[in-house]
Amino acid sequence: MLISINERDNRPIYLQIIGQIKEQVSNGALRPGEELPSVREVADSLNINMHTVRSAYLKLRDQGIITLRLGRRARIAPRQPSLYDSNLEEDIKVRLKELITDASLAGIYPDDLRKLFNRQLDRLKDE
Amino acid sequence: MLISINERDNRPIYLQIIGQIKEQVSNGALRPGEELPSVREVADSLNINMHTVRSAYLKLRDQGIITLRLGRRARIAPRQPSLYDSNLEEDIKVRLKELITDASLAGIYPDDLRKLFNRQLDRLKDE
DNA sequence: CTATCTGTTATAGTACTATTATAACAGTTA
DNA sequence: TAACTGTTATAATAGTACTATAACAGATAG
Repeated sequence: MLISINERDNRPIYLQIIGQIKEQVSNGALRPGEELPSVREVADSLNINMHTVRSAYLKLRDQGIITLRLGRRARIAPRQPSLYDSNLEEDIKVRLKELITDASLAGIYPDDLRKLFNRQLDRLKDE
Repeated sequence: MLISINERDNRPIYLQIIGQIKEQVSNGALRPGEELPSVREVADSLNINMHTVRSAYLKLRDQGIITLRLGRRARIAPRQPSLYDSNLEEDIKVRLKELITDASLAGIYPDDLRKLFNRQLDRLKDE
């Protein structure tokens, strides 16, 4: 199954969809040029509205992850030269800092957090 | 200055306030038992409404970071035995995974991300 | 005791976001 | 041509973020 939604996840549906597609692009499950299911297909399979899926696709297009063309299915965008975006890096830094703060206040030991981090990071290096 | 808000930060004001107070608790700038400025003081200094500050304080209380009592100023809560909360750890894991995915798609190299991570983490260990 | 500080509760209005619902329009493809 | 695609439009509902005002209740300094 390509996409699912989690009721217990309190993030909005369209963000869950975005996260799952990004994840699959990142780990190679979805490759550049590959077709995505149509907004209507995804909507029907998840019992949600077409426009909720569309808002996810629109954001993915704005982020350069997918391409949209009238009448054709959405496709994974060709691999960018990943142009440097200082705003994006700044955003990553802020999130990283906040994540570490929250983990610390949650009582997670730095070494344990480092293990979690390295485990996730190594998952990327495999391909 | 204890708290500030950043116009360019697109997160809601109350989340910015929460983030800054958590950060200061985490790095020791605010210690258990210490008084916070009153909601009216913060609101006036930032030119925002009292209730915006209050909603931040309420969330911080719900997270066990501060204590609130009628008529008295908010205080940093005594250091918890940081009881294990599997939901919190799960949340951290999800955010970590998503952060790494986004960094990867943004073209940030794993080794660079690891450096950022270690730099932030070491900042905690200092105290 | 009395001001004046605190948090607390209540009510209300505005703006925005997330989601749904319906419908029509415009390219693509079998 | 029929059945698929994305696109645009309109509208309604629910929830969140923020503001504004006002009053109430406990704490504290004079």
